[in-house]
Amino acid sequence: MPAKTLEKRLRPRKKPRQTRALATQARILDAARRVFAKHGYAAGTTNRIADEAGISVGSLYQYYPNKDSILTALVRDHIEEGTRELLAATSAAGPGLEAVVRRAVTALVEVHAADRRLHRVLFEESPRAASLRAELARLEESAVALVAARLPSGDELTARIVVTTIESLVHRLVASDRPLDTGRFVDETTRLVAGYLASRS
Amino acid sequence: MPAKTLEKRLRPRKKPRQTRALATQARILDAARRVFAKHGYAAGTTNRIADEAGISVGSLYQYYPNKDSILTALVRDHIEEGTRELLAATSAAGPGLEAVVRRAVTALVEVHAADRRLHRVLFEESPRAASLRAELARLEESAVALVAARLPSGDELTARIVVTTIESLVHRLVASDRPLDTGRFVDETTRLVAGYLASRS
Amino acid sequence: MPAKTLEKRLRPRKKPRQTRALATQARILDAARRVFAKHGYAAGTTNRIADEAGISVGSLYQYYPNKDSILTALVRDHIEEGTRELLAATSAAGPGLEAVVRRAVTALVEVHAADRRLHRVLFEESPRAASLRAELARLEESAVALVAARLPSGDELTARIVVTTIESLVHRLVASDRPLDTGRFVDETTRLVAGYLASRS
Amino acid sequence: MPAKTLEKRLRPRKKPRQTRALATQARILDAARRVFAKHGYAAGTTNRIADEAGISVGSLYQYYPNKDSILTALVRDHIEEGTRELLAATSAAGPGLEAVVRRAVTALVEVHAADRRLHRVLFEESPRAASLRAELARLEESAVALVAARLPSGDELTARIVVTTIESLVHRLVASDRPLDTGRFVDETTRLVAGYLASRS
DNA sequence: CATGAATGAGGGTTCATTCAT
DNA sequence: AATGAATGAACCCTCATTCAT
Repeated sequence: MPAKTLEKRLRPRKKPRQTRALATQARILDAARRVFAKHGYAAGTTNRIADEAGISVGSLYQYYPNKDSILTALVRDHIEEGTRELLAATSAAGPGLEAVVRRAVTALVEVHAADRRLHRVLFEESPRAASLRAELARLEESAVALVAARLPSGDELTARIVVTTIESLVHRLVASDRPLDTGRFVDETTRLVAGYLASRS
Repeated sequence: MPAKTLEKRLRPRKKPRQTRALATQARILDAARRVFAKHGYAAGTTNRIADEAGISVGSLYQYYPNKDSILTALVRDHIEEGTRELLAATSAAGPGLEAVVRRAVTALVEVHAADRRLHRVLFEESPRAASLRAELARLEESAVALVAARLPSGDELTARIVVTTIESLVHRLVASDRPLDTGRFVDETTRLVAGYLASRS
Repeated sequence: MPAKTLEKRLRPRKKPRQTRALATQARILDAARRVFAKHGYAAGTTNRIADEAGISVGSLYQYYPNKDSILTALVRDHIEEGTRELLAATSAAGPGLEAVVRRAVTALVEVHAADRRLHRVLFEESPRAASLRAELARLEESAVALVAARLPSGDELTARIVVTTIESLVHRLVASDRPLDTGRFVDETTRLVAGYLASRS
Repeated sequence: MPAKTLEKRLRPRKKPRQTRALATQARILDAARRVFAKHGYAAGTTNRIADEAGISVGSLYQYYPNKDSILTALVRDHIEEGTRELLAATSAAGPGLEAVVRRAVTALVEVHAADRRLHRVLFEESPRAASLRAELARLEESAVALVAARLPSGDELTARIVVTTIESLVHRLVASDRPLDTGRFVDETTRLVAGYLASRS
């Protein structure tokens, strides 16, 4: 199976021309979110998703060539939203290092808090295609670069630690069944990271 | 699953007293480790495990009532090993806070580095039974208590942050496809945690 | 899909060790014969075949990795039988050219008459794998060589014409919905071929 | 298919009187030829045919009530062309028997050589409706009658043998993956048939 | 106790056909 | 008339689990 094929297999099938079709595509994704969140990846069958979307399986397959492509679309959406929020939060001017960290953590927490169970399915429970993993890796790299640019030392390794730490903790918060209180979580994470950064400059 | 209780379903079928049976059980677990690591959870079929163990499926089901019970046994083993190593590392007396943290992190990293792919399957890829999640939660609680006992303030929340952080980062290190350098990872994690702890006392 | 894979895909799955398994394998093939003959290839579903064999689909797939492999096994059986009968018929010593031709045609007709509908499915209605086509081509070549060896001229082309003609007519006879009378068919085919051969020597 | 009669199902839906409609019908048939030749019957989906024809599926079904009716139309076209060519070839006055046979064979070969793959699909790969088979049988009968009328003996059986032989060989030539050389094929077939006919008069 | 053949519900996916726009 | 989105029965196949030997 050449790379091109894989690409094809993960991309939505058609650019709909009628507005109805567009709505259907959105409904499928919404339904998939709910179904995956409720049943997990394996038990989140395409038939169930179609049911939940109020359409037939056939229609589902008009828009997504297979089950994995639905998952991929969901992950892409999540990434896009995360990036958007993160940029908004950090670009909002503000002098102090700590303030920036706090805003970043808060933004990420909010994005992830939206649906914890879904997040778990997307990032932990499902077999991830290589192309998708690459995409995620790319995203992380740009985050590292962004942070490094803001550091006096410009040290990439320090930046990577920070990014990884925040990401880890946020994901852990989300993954946890009995989550810590969110406000406290933001406080402590901020202290953790800001302290570390201060010690490195 | 109507009649059988969950308890029953997750516990090995019989407590074998004969050594041969015990050896078989161990071989099954070893085989499962290899198969899951190689094929993932979904494709790690019970037939494959039996094959790998050099026994028949029927025999496999003599020792484990279902697939999940094998997974559970694997997780239990992992937990036990982790606890053991952690205790050994931290009880090895030593005055400095930082030294203790470093030893703890190192121990955890070693336990997890053993087989990343398997770890991923156990903790991310497979549907975890509720009872198992509870067990893991209990473990975390005792870790928190242990740490809190060592803190001057005795603050449980601080302890929880520390435990969560270390756990998160270690799991993240393992999960990552392009992992950070281990030595550096330990250094930075230690600095992060030790710094945080110092600021809290 | 490399060649090895294809090979794998067309070969029966396991050499059964218990006699029961052997019987099952035979029953599957018998059932497939009946089902294909009755419903054609497309409508001859694996579930139907399993039903007809009195087993479950799962069992069917223990012995044949996919639908096509069943078809291939059927074709192989047919080829083997044909070759056997043909050799028996022609090796039965006899001086006259015509007698040999007659016996060959008769043998082939008998082999094919067994089940016309099935023959159609095997050779006309179903997508034939490349490996199987090659096998058939090989068989034809050896038939051509055999005939050529018996010709005074030894002309390969004449031999090929003869083989093709007989094969064509027999298949046509079988394929026909309103078949010619078999005895007459043998007579005329013999005259046709024998005459042609006589004119070529 | 309860209510609709078979007749209805196989006849084009409407006799279009407008030229545009007629052109559309022709385009559908052309597209079907290409698609079937390329993908075979099963994979030659109606959607693909519509695409290839540059129209929508809906429109396709305006002209042909179902997939089979397209196939039938294709076969009818093929038959008509064959009959036309055959008549032209044999009516072209000429005294010798052999010359007539040769022209007939040549004509048939040419008709069939046009598109071997398509021919295979039409006559071997697709489930043929009963009505179509009847039509083909009728055609053969008239061919037999035609030949018989030219025979001194007028023997119908001889005529049938001739027709069957030529038809068989031509179809065989077409079906073959490694076809004989066409010129040689015509020569030998002519000799075969002419010799046979000569021996019968 | 061991074996491995048998089971069958259920999954992802296709495609001829219909119907709202 | 044309469009193309929607339908859903049916297909091939997998795999956890059972049970006769």
